[in-house]
Order: sequence, then C-alpha cells, then structure tokens
Amino acid sequence: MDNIKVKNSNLELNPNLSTDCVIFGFDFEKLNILLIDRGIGAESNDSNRLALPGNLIYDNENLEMAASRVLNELTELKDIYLEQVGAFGDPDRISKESDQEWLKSIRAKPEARVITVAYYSLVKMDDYAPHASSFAKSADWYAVNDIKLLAFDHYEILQAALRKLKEKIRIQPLGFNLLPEKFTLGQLHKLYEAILDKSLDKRNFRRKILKLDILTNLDEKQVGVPHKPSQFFMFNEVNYKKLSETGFDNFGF
Amino acid sequence: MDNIKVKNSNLELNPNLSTDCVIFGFDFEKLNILLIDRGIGAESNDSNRLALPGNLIYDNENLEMAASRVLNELTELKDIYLEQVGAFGDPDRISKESDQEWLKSIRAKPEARVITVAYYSLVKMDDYAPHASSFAKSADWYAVNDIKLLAFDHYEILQAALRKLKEKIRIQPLGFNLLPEKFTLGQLHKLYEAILDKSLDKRNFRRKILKLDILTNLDEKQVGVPHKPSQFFMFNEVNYKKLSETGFDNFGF
DNA sequence: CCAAAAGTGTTGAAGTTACACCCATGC
DNA sequence: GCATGGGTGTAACTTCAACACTTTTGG
Repeated sequence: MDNIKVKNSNLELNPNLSTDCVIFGFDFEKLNILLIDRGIGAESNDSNRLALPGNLIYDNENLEMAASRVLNELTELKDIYLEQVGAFGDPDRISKESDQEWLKSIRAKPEARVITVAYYSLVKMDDYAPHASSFAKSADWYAVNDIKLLAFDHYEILQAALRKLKEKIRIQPLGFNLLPEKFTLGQLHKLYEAILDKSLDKRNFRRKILKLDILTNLDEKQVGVPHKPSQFFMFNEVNYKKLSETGFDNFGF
Repeated sequence: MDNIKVKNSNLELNPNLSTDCVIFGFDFEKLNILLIDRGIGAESNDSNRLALPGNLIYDNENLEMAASRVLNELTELKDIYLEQVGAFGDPDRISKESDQEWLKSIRAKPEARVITVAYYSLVKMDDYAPHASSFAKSADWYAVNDIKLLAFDHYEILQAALRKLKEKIRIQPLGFNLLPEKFTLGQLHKLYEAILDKSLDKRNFRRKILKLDILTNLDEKQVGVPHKPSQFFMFNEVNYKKLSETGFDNFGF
C-alpha cells in the first residue's frame, strides 16, 4: 500500500465515496467469497465481524480503479475481472453502533455520509493465499451459502452481486476467471450448479456447453483419481471473448 | 421546490454526490427522453446544450429518493418507476470547459469531484407537459435516436440506460409505465419495436404477448380511425406484477 | 469387487421462424 | 374504390427436458 500512498500523496480520500468488492472464488465444490474480519471485540457475534473489503476513494481515481486498488491491496492480484453491481447509499447504511465503532478506528470522518459503489469480481482461488492488509486484521474465504449477516449493508450488496452473477451466466460464458487453465467438464458443471444454485442435468449440460464452441479438449486425462479419469479442457480464448461480447439467449435449465 | 428546501433546510447538498435521471416516454411512434436545455450561449452547438435532469443529493436522502425528487421537481409526477442504471464517476466527467462554465452558475463548489448515480424511469408522456424548473431553463422531449451528444458524460449514461432497458424487456413485461390505461396491440407492438430497435413479426408478437396472460381485452374498439378499428386492451395488473417478479426467459426474436 | 465419477443417445413436447391474405373503416 | 393498419393459421425446423446404463480407475 505504500506505493499507492505515495502516488496519491497530493490527493485526499474523499470522505463521501467508497467502494466495496464482492470477490467470488470457486473451490470445485461451492461458491466462496473473500471477506475481512474486523476483529472487533469478542462480544460481537461472529457474522457481524465480517465485511466486504472496501475503502474510500481518492479524488483522482475513477471508480473501477479504486475497486481494483482495494482488490490489489488485499490479494496482490492485478487485471482482475470487475463488474459494477451498483451504488448503495442509504443515509443510515453505516450508522449501526458496532459499525460506527469500527469506522472511528479507521476513518478520519467516521460519521460522514458515504455512498459506496460495489463491484463484484471473479478470481481463481489458488492464485494467492489471503493475507492481512492495511484495512483488515485478516481476510479469508467463506462459503457464500454460509453467510447470513455482514457489516453495514454488505449482506444486501452480496445478494445484489449474486443476482447479477446469475443474470450474467444466462447470457454470457463464464468460468474463465474462476477456473484454472485446465479443468474438467465435471468441474465446469459444478461451477454452473454452484452459481445457479440448482442441479443441472449432466447430459444436457455437456451438450449445451460444448455447442457454445468455447472449449478445447486437451487430450489429457486426470491421473490418480479413484474413478474413471476425466478429460481436461481449456477455454478457447478467442471464441470465449467473442461470445462474451455477443452473448446468447438463456443458458440454463 | 420550496417545500423541499424547507424540509431539508438543516441539511446540506453534498457536493460530491449527484443523481441523474434518464426519463423515457413513448409517443406511439418512437422512444423519447426528457432533457433539459441549459440555455448557455448560442455559441455552443445545440446538442451540447442538452443534459439529463439531475442534481446534488441531500445528506439525509437515499439515492432513489433523490432521483424521485429531481423527477418530481421537473414533472410533478410522483410514484414513478425507477431503476438504477449505475454509478458514474470518472474524475474528469465534469471538467469539460462548457460544462464547468455551467456548473459555476448553479453550484457552490463547481470543481468538486462528483460521482453521479443514474436512474432510468418510464413515464406516460401525456401525464404532464414538460415545464421549466429551478435547474432548467426548459425541459422537453427528444427522440432518443436523434441524440448524438449530451453534456458531461450523459450520453454514456443514456446508452447504459438503453442497454438496461433492452435487457429488461427480454425477461420482464414492459409497457405498464409507458402506455395509457387503454391501448391497442399495435401500439404495444410498436413500443417493443422502439425499445428493441428492430422490427418484430406481427403474428408472432401477438401470439407471444398474449400467451403471457397479462392483457385483458376490453371489448371496445377504436373509433374514427381510417382503417379497421382495433380492440383496446389493458394490463391485468395482478398478473403483470406477478410476472415482473418471476420474470421469463427471452422475449424477443 | 466395490465405490466413485465419466461418458454417452433418444424420444416426445414445446417453442421458434417465416410467411400471405382478407377485413373494417374514413375519405 | 383506395389507402391504412387490424387480424388470423400453419408447416418446417430447432430446442428442450427427461431419462439409465456402461466405463475406467484406485483402493
């Protein structure tokens, strides 16, 4: 973060503008989200300690750059896929007592009215190990389905991001940013089920995804698995990008 | 506007937060948008004089309320359908010279960094006649397709709103907020064509829209038209709302 | 030999597209 | 009687949903 401070040393954090990131990852089983633990007193219940990573915005930064900076501070990843979820600005969104307490410890004007612009991002979970940063005692992956409560209005933001993700998967290919370079159709299948939050017929899924013509069969098999080994695939980046731009009608069942 | 000033007299307009409204209307022929004319010197070209209605946000207002207030000041309409388009916050979005000139005449801190949260709304064009307001010398309807340039980043916002509207029409019923209570299938057909910006087969359109089960045939005909008079329909509000919530897959051709 | 996930086709139903003519009215 | 938009059905094609068994491997 030091280099960023230097880069912005002549500019102020705007006390009214923040960004929050909903960072999704996939562990081949379920959808996960990267949250920071505010580490406030043990009297707070567990869920309430968790928050989306986010921070105030510098006056010379555009919104996506700010989200990208937050994400980079936390994960050291760059060039991450980001999609705007929207702006959240209820006047009382930060006025809960436990939230105010925390803000007092990290912000110059903790009581200022703040609207936040949320982004969601998709990352490969094993590209890095979460670690603490300037604004987080600790950061970790949590199963999305286990999250029932978050700080501020972050739970609402998470739900909005999930809604966007579900919309996206119906009209554009998805997986490039979440899966490793090589993956099996079974893994891609599980990813789609995790995002859509319902089970999909295996044969129909395979037929449909293969028809999109975005996958290349690597003629390489899993080894060491206690069942019939699966073929590995990778995305055909050209076709994937083309299809991302044009979109399609209604993937899903 | 006076009552609003009073209501907010103890609170400040936040110099960093604004809202802009993309207000769509339908005249049975094409899609229109309500724009304000900034009325700056004749040396500016025509398009550059036009802007989306918008204003700074009070610190006690939530975002949708602020958009609703702007819309109400301009049109005196209440309870208008609003959908968030997103946040727009490039640091240089208001720094064009002609834009700065205008801001100096209406804002206390014209150079402050402002992010705007845009909403689009759908209104029945004949529910009111546009008129001037505190922040607009004049307001008028313009054909969306004629707009090639707007103040600030408003053209970009308009395009984003159009994109959202096109997405929406594919998965939810649309027309309730744009058409008068009674309308013909031909008018609804034209509305869909105007929004999707392409022509749709008449028979297929009728079959598909009727199958949605959101229309009630009023058993009443047009009079005075120089062709076979059309049946009037109205929306079945219960079914319309139900379908708005559940959505459907891919209307359109 | 058992457990586990991979891989593979068919059928009936539903939905989509394309297309052309007659009708009721005002002028 | 002519111009204008209203109103209607069908056939070919494509897509979708549902469904069960064999294969390959590790242990």
